Amino acid sequence: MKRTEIKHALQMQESEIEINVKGWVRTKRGSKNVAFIALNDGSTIHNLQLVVDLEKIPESALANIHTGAAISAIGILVPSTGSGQKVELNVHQITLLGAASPDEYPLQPKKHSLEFLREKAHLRYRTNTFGAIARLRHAMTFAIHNFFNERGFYNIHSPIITGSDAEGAGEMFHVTTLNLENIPRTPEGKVDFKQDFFGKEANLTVSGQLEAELAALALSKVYTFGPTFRAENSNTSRHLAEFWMIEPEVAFFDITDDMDLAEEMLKYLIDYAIEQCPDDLAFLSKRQQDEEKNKKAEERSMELLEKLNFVRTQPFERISYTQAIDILRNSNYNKKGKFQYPIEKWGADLQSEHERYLVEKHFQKPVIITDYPREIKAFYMKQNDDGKTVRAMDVLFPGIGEIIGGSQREEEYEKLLNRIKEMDIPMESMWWYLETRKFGTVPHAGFGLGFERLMLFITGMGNIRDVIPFPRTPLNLEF
RNA sequence: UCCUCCUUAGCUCAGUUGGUUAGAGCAUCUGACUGUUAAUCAGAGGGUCGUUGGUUCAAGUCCAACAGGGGGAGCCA
Repeated sequence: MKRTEIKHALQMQESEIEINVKGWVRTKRGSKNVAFIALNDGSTIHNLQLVVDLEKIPESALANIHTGAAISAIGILVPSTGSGQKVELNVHQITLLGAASPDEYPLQPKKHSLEFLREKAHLRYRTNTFGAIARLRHAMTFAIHNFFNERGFYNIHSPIITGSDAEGAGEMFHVTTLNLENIPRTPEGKVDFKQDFFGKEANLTVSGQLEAELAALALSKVYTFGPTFRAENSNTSRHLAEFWMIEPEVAFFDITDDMDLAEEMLKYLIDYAIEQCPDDLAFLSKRQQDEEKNKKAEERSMELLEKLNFVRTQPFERISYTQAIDILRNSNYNKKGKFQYPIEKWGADLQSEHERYLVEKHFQKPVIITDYPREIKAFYMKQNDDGKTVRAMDVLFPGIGEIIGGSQREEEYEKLLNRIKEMDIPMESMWWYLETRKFGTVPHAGFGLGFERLMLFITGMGNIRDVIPFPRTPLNLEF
């Protein structure tokens, strides 16, 4: 008999029909005459209640059915006589597919800490929280492709392995087939990469941006959506060594077009989550509200759906770095010395506490900061005429901080070349990037959206290790 | 990498100024229960108190190192 997914079973209008469901047992409750099994198959956060009449099915058939076991059940779908659900399955045949020893199966029908579940990452998909996150992660992936496809963007597969070591976004992981026990050396004593697989030094990419720019300068509107790798020793709830990034790149776009695109995309994605995943969001909202009860009143954040709706409907505030510095310098926080790093002079990078003040206290909505000092930004950003700033833009979100970083790119060959020299970036590996500025260069812009940071915002989770199935962080590679 | 906190039963935690045999709730097992909703009720089993070393008549409790984890900072997405 063909399997019916629980998501569909729960939505069926006709009653009194025979169906076969398969899934994993969440709880089993028994009394003398009847046993109840809550079954979940991942198709939805909701369980189907199986009702087992112990006069028809011997209790011995249920003996090895415990929390975590996989079963198949055939029965008649009927309106429920209990109050917790609309329909339930009157089971007349039940088969154990895979047992889960109650002595060893670590997940119990109770609340577990996220820290505990990180150590059981191979099983945590089976919890309501991680099931909901997995479904939302899929929905957001799909929505991103949808968003760009609807607007005529082409998806570009930028390479994972790169020969460029100057993408300017952080420390890189080496890729090599050299024998690490016996590394070949040049006469000068350096590693002889000529003997390596590619005949030169290779790394995992930190960004698909440079390749996306090449594509944009031919196809006009492109985006990448792939894994990126950073070997930074970052130990925070907002950083991963392996994370997914969305990087649109558009020819003939200036910085304002770029900001418009970023804002439209983020709002589209929030819309999509609210429309397509109401049950999972409702669960995560309730989860978050339970967590909030343990916090002090002033640390509590907005309810998840309220927060999503709020961000969806508010225009993002757009200010320049210079305006941001003025606001911060004149803020009561600064005057009362509440900042750990007081605002002193123009030119310093904004600290997390400053970004949080602007987003969460001053404007109380997402903020886009533009035109940062050139000294604190990457080499490829378009230089403004003032000689001090570049056309960069960062989108800051409440509770997350920087969710998007982008810029209009420097399209003038001489200016880009000078900047590369100023910043001591090795030019040999960048010749192909520079050539795009020699042949038919045009103004263009793009940005990078951290997919897991988006997931933090959408799910209301607090730690980035919980919105990716198998997080890669320093000293952590168990799964 | 820096600062800070934590590590006691399968899980979440309590454990007094260092002092007999280390506790609770949930989970598990056994029994009871005519339909439960993370069922309920009764009983049982379950611990080298993260590891190593030190102080002390005496260490879960004090000190040190190491390991693992949380929160914050930097780097950024």
